[in-house]
Amino acid sequence: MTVPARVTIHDVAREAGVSVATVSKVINGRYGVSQATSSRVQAVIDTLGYESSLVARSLRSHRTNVIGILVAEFEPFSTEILKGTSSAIAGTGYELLAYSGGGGSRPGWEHRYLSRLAGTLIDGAILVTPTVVTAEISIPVIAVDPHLGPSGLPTIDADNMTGARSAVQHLLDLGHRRIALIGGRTDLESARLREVGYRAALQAAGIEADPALVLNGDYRRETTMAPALELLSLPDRPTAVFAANDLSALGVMEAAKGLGLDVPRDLSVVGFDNIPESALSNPPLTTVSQPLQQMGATAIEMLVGLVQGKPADVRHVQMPTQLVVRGSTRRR
Amino acid sequence: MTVPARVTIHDVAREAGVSVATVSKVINGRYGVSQATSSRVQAVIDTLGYESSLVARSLRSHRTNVIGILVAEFEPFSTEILKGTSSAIAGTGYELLAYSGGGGSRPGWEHRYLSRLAGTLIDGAILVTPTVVTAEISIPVIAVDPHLGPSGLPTIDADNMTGARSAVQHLLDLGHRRIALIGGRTDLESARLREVGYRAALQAAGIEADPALVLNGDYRRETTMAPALELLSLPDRPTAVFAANDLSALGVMEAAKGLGLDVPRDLSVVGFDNIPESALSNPPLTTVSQPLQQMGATAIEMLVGLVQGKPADVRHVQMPTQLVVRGSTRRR
DNA sequence: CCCGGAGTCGAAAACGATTTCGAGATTCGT
DNA sequence: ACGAATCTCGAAATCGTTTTCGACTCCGGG
Repeated sequence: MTVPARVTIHDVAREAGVSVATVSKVINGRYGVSQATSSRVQAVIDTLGYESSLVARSLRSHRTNVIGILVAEFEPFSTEILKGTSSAIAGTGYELLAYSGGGGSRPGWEHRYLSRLAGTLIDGAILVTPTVVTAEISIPVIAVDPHLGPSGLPTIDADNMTGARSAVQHLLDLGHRRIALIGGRTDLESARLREVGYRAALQAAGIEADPALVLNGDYRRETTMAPALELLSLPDRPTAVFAANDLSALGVMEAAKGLGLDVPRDLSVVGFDNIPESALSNPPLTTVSQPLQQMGATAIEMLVGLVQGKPADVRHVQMPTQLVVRGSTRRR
Repeated sequence: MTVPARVTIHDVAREAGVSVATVSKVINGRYGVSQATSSRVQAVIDTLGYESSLVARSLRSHRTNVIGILVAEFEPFSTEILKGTSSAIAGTGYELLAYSGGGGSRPGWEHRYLSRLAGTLIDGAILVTPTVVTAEISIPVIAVDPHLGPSGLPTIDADNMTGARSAVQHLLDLGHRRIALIGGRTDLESARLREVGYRAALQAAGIEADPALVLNGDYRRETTMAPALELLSLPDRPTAVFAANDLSALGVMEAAKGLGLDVPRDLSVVGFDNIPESALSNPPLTTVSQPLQQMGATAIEMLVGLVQGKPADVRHVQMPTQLVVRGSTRRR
């Protein structure tokens, strides 16, 4: 398999009988090249099928018109964000490069990757990954659904507290009193806030949260199964479960099914995120909707602004959440 | 917001009192630098937090240990492939960069992007996008679920023909005779083969395909709704539908629900792909499973081999498909 | 004492583009 | 017709790395 040599700007220059500088100007529409030569060069570019190397250009000009998005894993949540960014990027003149650390990445890969790309390959980055980025980065970075604690980065998230509260309130309104919580990743701000919302709703209703009903989770479906089975096998099992995200809610439903429990007759389940899968489950999942795609789109807008040097008008965008009542909850 | 300058190899060299050449050797573990200087340089690297620029390295050495994956859009199908690649890449020493053309991209973006990256940023590429790549590319490229017609690229796909045939056979076994087809994107090889399988199954059963029951689709959910509504409003409507992929099958189910038809009582539906959503639909979708993640993983394996110069032992990998019977089909 | 090999290191040339700036060529005003 | 302003173009520097190759030091053997 012969590897045809890459056609460079030099090839074009030689073929067109001009200097590389001139070719560069033609490509970038710079002033100072006559109409005649311009079209001649353009013709050579077309016939040779020349495309300028992103890498070489980037190295020299430090502007690539590419923005990067780092996700921990390709699960439904980040995929929705991805979709939002992917469609919002159109028409901005920027392109999108996604990087996933994959499952078994060493911690800190985000930061390492950011360092290697920042200023040379990407003009800005969006982090959809639970990480703490401590050191200084030379390009604008925006975090979506950020890590716990101050990161110093502009962030975008949903109103997790209010959302969680409304979810639990919904269960209370349906007459439930023993409401369990399947928590999220403890290192994420969103998980903390959803637990706060859970407790706030209970407290407002004058109910004391039963520690036996509060479990830790990690936002994943598989790992939720075991604790959920345990929870639902309790002698005095809860009549409703608020899961910190849809994936764990689906895990709870699966566990319930495994125990012969009917949702929603024997158990009401509420999730969080409103990923596409939640509308399709059986029964369809009652959940709290976050405008995920819109969050991705907003991230792009903010980032493009920052990259273009506009001052950040806001450092934190919080999107509204909304309870979506479907079939997994019922009056007790 | 001050932008701290990127720390380059020169900074490290100056700080350590050596030349940039020496620093480079230390980083890449080249022979010819004493233990003493090596550790001194390493110390400086650590304190300065230096990370070598992927771009500059790539420009010079033409080897980046990064492979690219191009997807047309982030929908469930490509996301599953993505997951497979993302986990298979771990431990290979390579990293993964995903690029999406986004919704409104001009045709041909894949090829343009490939040209811009090939040989400078990525060592190889995986195409999960319905495109015809005609021109020569200087790096190994593998196509997953490829475009119709000879592309000359090594490809990976599933046994679409057999899969489709078994899906329709399943419907026949259940006593269905009027079986409709919602086709896939007409420019995809997989869509063509699934239609071939559909016709083969009917023919083997001695049934003539009714042209009124064969519709074109494009593998998307929203755009399937309208033709599906029309199809199901036919005076002599089909008792079963084979949709060329799960997304369109879900669209059919939605259309049926809109018309007050019960699946599977009034209509049996079979899909293709076995995306995660299909197991969660209501009723859960009977479908033909492709090992999507495994296809992604295989693509990585093959590509890594090619990138490392091993001769391609096979130019076409075909994965088996399997019928997954769930709740959306029933005896007539 | 001299010479050659081994072991370290650095100067400089790439890689493929962009950008600055000066040199010719052309046009223009008077 | 002549100097000045304007156009058009190319030589060369530059971005941050890798890699080649020559220079230098330090040994031990003859």
